[in-house]
Amino acid sequence: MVRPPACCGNANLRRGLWTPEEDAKILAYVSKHGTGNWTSIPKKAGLRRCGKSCRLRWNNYLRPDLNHESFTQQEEEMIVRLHAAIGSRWSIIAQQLPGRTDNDVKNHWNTKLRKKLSEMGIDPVTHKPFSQILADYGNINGGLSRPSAASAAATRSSIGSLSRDLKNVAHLFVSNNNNNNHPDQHQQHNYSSLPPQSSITAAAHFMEQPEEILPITTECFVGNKGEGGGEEESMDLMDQLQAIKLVTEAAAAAAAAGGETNYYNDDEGMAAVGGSPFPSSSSSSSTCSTAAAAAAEMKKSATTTTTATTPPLSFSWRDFLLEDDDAGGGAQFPLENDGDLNVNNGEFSSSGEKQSLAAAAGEGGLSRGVVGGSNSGSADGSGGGYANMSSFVEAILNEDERRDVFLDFPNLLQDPTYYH
DNA sequence: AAGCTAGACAACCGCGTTCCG
DNA sequence: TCGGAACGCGGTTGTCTAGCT
Repeated sequence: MVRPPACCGNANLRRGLWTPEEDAKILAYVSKHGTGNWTSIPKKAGLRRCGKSCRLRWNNYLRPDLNHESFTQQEEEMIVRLHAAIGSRWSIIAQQLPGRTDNDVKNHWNTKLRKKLSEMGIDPVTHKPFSQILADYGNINGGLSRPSAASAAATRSSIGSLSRDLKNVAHLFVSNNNNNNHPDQHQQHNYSSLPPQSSITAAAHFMEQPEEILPITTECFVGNKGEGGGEEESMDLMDQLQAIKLVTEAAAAAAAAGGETNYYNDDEGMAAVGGSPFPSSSSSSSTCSTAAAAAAEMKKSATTTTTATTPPLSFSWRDFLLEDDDAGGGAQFPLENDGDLNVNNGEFSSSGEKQSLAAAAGEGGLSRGVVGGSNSGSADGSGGGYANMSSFVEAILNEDERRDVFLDFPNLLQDPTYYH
């Protein structure tokens, strides 16, 4: 019998939403001692919370590098594409979105993106058009092709998802069920190209242009696994990891050749992202690029500039795969080595807006998401009350600690073992 | 104005993995 | 090598708020 963690089942421990006072305590403690043993932190910080709850609060909300702004279109596109490529690996997806947590991404997916895809006629599980799923299901039932266990499982999943989402677009299939074997169905679909969706407009759009709503599949990583048969198999985990590894190696080679990769591309939306990372002109099925091409494209995108609305943070597939959250004694911040630890589009970089931790805590400046605080974003529109947190960041990471982090990180990058 | 509902998101739960003695 | 503790992750639930009736 497994004994529950010490924090569980203790009636003396608080649960539920955090108060500003609790936030202040944990902030004060972490700013002084850093994150270490979360089990011991609540006791040392004077909190009646379990360590797990403290860690969650810190990681999901209090961390000063978090971006509490609304998701941008680029971020949404990235989430969709990465989800299409690797599924619900929220932590990995979140790593590609500076300032976002896995919880953020997951919530945003569940509340908005999944529905949006459904309204667009796309199954959010498989990222295939509903019509294609129905066709696949029909093929299976008709014995036209004997599905593998994997594809059968995928189909079951699709059907399950379909049953949930079909109501949004049920009227699509009355006349569209035979219109799914489009020869060019691997054409890259630009999700963002669709107009703001209501289910009706989405349905109309889909019916008019069914070929435009196309899956972004993992085949872009490893080739055309389901090519030819209209029977795209879902990749198992090992396939996905292998695919990611291939891209990683290629990206590392590109990085070694010079240049840092930035995954925001001004002209082409997201460029260097898994799934369908490339401009539509080169992303038909047959051109779902090789890892080498991916690396080349990443390198190309690295030369582009970022827009004013996108975080100026660099990206590489090494980060994607190798980043270690615990690097540097709990210093879990983007490694902007400008000495000011600027993050989130400069949100924390304004030295003129420095605000002491004590002030922030005492004045309820960290009230978003806690009892009594607003739950709808920042009061001043500058980042949920975190625009002045540079002093807090600096308090956590003094100069020496930051230097240590930066020195440590390359070692982490050289350890190509972190796959989750 | 009150009640209801849906959306958003914070927090919890359980399980698998990693770390460490 | 093993066992327990700690951590990380994904799924799920709970709570608050805004909008609608």
